[in-house]
Amino acid sequence: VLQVLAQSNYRPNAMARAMRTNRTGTIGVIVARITNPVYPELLEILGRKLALTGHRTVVWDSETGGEDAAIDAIVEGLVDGVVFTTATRNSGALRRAIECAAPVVLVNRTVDDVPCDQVTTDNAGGAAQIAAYLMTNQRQRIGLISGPLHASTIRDRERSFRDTLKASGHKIAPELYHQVENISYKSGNAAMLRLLELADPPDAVFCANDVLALGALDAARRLGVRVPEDLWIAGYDDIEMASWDAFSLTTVRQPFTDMAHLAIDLLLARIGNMASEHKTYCLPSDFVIRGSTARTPVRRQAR
Amino acid sequence: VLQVLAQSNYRPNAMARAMRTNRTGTIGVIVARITNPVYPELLEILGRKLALTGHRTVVWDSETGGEDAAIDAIVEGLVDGVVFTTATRNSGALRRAIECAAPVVLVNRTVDDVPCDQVTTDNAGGAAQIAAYLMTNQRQRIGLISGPLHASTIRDRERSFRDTLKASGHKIAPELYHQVENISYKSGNAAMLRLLELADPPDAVFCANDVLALGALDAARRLGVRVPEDLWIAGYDDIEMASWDAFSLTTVRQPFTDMAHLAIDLLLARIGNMASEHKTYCLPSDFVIRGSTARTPVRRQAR
DNA sequence: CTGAAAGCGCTAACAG
DNA sequence: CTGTTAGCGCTTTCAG
Repeated sequence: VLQVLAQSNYRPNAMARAMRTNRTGTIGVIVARITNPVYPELLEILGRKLALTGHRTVVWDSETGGEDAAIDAIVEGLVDGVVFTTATRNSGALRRAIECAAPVVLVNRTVDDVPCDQVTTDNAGGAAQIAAYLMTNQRQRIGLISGPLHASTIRDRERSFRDTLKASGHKIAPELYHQVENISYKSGNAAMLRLLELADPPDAVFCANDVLALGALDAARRLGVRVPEDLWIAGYDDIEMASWDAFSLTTVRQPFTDMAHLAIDLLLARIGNMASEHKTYCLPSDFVIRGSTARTPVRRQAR
Repeated sequence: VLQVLAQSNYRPNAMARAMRTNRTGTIGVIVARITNPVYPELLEILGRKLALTGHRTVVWDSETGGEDAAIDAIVEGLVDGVVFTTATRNSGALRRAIECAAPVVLVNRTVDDVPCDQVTTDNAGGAAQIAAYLMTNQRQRIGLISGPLHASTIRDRERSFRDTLKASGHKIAPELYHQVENISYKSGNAAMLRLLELADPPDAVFCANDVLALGALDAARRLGVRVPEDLWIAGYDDIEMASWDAFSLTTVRQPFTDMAHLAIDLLLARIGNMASEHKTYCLPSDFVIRGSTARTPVRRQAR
């Protein structure tokens, strides 16, 4: 009997097993692929970690209704848990997931008062460091290219950046503030083109994330504005391209690997034990100075 | 009874249904995420198309054993079919999939003599067009940065590029040929740095794909070699970054949307009818001239 | 045309 | 410790 079994390349049917055990071995991940290279990077690390722990990864795109599909999948018992990387306060799907007591973890973006595990980084601290760095180096007209405030990351960075400037008596002139609707190279590019058309253009611009900053850098390049001689540009995230010579972008590095690993650990623990307390983790980030700002030493901010 | 059913937010268990119907509504996609921005782009289009046709997408990374995991999933009945974007001749998983009569489609890379549907583009034609363009414009020392030849895309481009040069009495000097092991910005960068260190450096380099070309462009930038005045660079794929001002890369556009849609249509048809004949489709591609080569009009090659 | 029953392939519990 | 059986939640079939 065993011989025949070994010969015929038999494999147990995973569906039937899943039905008995109420465990599919599949984890869902919700990303927003188009907007931001952060998501492919994060997805890759999450996927690798999940593969390593013996899980399959199913992916949904939050910009094409993926959140609802993910929750359907959880309710229908197709996935054991879901990782949100793009959660927002007004996400109905997230609310439903919590109601259903589905194992859920939020990583990157967080949402206040939602009872689930959350992993983020010190966005406020990073933005404060950039603000302090620009002021220390005598930047006079500081601009800000921000994005949709339903994203906690963008919101925290903008708020902290403004607060830190204000605390030292600086402020952002209204005409030096742009809030783009969609985070993309294109919108960063368009926003910077408008800033540089001003009679009195900025001498430093903080972009709420790297992909905006790359677009902004290319806008300066197109108009012949020299970076960093005439204009400093800083971003946030430290995506791979930020370190490329074409950009050499000053930015704040988010520890994506640590974030992803922690998130998966939390989710798997949650699946094992739904009762345990919910916690929000805030990981530290690193300020990275490159050629898009003058290579001046930074005074590390005590926080 | 119906009232209670409507009130309680009941959802049928998908596992049980899947078990009865032998249809999970899930399709697997195998990509190689780290190496090349082509894969996130392709994955996004595939995922969107699958979502539109009511399917879930599970993702595997071929560089971390994803091919085997995908075939396991198919044998265990967890997915209805699999899309390979990174198939190679020596892939045991692909062979096993064919043995098991699993619904499989190959897109981007193809493999000869494997009985399954395949979707590719005219890589030979695109590379020939670039070769002709470089020769027409009096490039004298033409270099080539190529990659692993187990990828049909790279192999076809290299072969056709060489053949087209040879047909006009040109050839690639041995010192102007580099074959990188892994396709990445970094390896393109390193290869170009070595080419530019030569006593007699190239005046044009064709990179077997865009991400290599971006690295190559940055190598020229770092060494102060002017593009296109001193050096022409061309890539292949037309990934999003190729059109950014920072690069403005001359390249050949692959119709990723058409490729992905066709691949999914073929796979779903295959799942419906395993018996139908296998076919290989070759879609046309577009030559795109940008600032990394002089903006000279091209004579369209008749093929 | 409606309602009960059989069974998909597996695992967990239980009896021998 | 091994072998048998019940049943997971659905769909399909068959009888009423």
